[in-house]
Amino acid sequence: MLSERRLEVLRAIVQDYVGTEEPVGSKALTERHRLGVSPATVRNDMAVLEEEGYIAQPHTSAGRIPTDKGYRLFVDRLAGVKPLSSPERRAIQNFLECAVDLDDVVARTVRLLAQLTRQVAVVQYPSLTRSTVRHVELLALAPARLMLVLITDTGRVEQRHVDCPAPFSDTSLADLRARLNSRVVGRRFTDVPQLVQDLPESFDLEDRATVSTVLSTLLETLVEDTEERLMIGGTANLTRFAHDFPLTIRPVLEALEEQVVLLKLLGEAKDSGMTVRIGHENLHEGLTSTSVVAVGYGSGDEAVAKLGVVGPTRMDYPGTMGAVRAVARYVGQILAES
Amino acid sequence: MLSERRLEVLRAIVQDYVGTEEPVGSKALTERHRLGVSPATVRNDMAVLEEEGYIAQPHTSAGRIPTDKGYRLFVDRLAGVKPLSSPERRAIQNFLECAVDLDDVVARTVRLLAQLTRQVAVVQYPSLTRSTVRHVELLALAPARLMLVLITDTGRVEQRHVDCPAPFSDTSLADLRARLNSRVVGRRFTDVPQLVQDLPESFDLEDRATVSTVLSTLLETLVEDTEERLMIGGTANLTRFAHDFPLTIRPVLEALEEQVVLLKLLGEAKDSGMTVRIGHENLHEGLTSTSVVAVGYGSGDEAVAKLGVVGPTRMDYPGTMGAVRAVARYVGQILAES
DNA sequence: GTCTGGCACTCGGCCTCGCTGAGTGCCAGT
DNA sequence: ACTGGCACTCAGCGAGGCCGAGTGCCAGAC
Repeated sequence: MLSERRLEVLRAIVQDYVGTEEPVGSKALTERHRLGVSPATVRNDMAVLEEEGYIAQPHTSAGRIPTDKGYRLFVDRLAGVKPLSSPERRAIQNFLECAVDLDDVVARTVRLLAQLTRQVAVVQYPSLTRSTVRHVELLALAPARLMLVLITDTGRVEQRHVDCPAPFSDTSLADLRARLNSRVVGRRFTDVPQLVQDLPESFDLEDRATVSTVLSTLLETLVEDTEERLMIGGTANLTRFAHDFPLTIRPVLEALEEQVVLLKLLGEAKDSGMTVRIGHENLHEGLTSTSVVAVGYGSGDEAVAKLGVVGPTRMDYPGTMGAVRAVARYVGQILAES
Repeated sequence: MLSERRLEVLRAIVQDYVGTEEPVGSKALTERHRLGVSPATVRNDMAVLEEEGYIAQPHTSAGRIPTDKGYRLFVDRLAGVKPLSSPERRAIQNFLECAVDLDDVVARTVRLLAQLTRQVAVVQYPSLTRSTVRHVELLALAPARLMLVLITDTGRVEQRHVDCPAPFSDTSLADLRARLNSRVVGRRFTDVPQLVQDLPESFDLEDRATVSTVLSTLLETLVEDTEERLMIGGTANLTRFAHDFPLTIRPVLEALEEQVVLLKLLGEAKDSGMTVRIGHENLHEGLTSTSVVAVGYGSGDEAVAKLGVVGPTRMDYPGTMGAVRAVARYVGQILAES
């Protein structure tokens, strides 16, 4: 077990390193923090911390930097979440309130997060599977070709083309639209398959095949993993650390371009509460020198999707966590209003 | 006027520099190209080319590199457009055909362009002002709150909330929806204002205010410049040149994050035919060391939007132009089919 | 005139060397 | 258990020197 003072030393190292971006030595530590002991004592403590794997030396005769394990301890036991100032809060709210539609909300959220944290922001669109149906629209593009439009309570719109096995009259179309909506509007997407299961049977024989086709397209839309969308921004912030991980910026950018990777990353985050994954805790190898701070957001108490930031392991955890949490809260509010 | 051989020398310099990423000297040139003259002669030609501003020396005692003006001449008079191989064409087609909706088409196009050109790809969504209306949907969210959904022939979907001055009955809503659609479906967006101008008058007095509100929201949607959307990808490719412009990658990434900047960039491109803007020809200062290759694409003969790539001035212009042109063509096809 | 071979000159890149200073580990003393 | 002192290590930096690619110019050849 580490003594109180040693934890204090670790905290000081993390804070200084995050601030200065340079390995921190025993002398500098005692000067900048009121630890009440001499550099020699701090050196002994550092030796212990290094022994335990919380800090490391980049080279002999250099100061110490925290390891992933060190950051982990810092986040878990030493750091709080730094709340935002009220002007900041107000700015967030104002900025998000101007959004005209869901795309705009997400785009603004990304910008906001990127600016506040000065890191790369990732925002997932509300998940279909956790939303409810607001409306299903069917449009005839051609006699045997339909367009299916799906609108959720969170404002997401999905569209698919449907090639019908047989032409479909306008009245049948109106009929299907009406019956479909009456069954599914206001219901959760996960319940839709059950709700529409017996719908084809209630139609004339000639239309039944088409109705089935439409329904299966609808169900596919809900199942596909393409339905999970996200937006990223603030990649320019990566260059702030370029001189630190010059070789590493490449794989990071590459990982960020892979939606699949990011979705998995967010997926790994807990559904409620904030998740922080530090360095090698991230499975994807391009991201082993980054940390991810993610949190769910939603219009109600339940999360409909997640958002977060990706930055270097050497990040201001309390500040970042504060910003992420605040933004998630406000986005939830905005979604609830719309 | 430059002699034929001097142009040939310029072409050789551009090609070698693009290939090797290093300043090219007279000796290397004669070895790698059958110019039929000695290095000394090439040196004289180079001196002239430098005099005229087509090439420059990074330092005394280094080889020459093309200037923006040199690339310009190369693109205008010396380079053709390199067509893609047929396997490449087939791959493009297959990849784009799998797209399920417009977002997917755009996303796939971005990936494709980025991969083919190994550069940053930018794809604009079909412009509303150049599309026609496929359908307008009105949904009641609450008695005095509507949702307006706009669907274009190119598959774009825009949505807006409308707060009505007075509650609006379901029958009035259905009425408005029907009349609105009968007037605007199939028409160009630019004509919509005229087409709906007198619509409020034909409604009962009590509904007139609401109808006006809906219409003005509709018109606003068409006017706002937020309606121009785009998607970018392949930013990781920037790092390939990091060692060339290490300081410059930052402003480039920043510029790419500004949708406004990119839209302006694409907007500057000619409506028909390919546009190449080289280095300082780009007005935005973050992009003065990059070149932009852009072209319009559309479902018919008319362009509905633009797409292109952003890369270092030292890029493979013939190859890039070929890829951009081919992708634009196939995207146009896909859009026409859907 | 135009091209070529030869020659002197320049200068960025790279390698080496030695210094400096921050930082460490250890030990003896309080 | 903490502190001051001391010897040691080593990354970073600047100075100095070499090398070679590349140039410009000139006199001679076609």
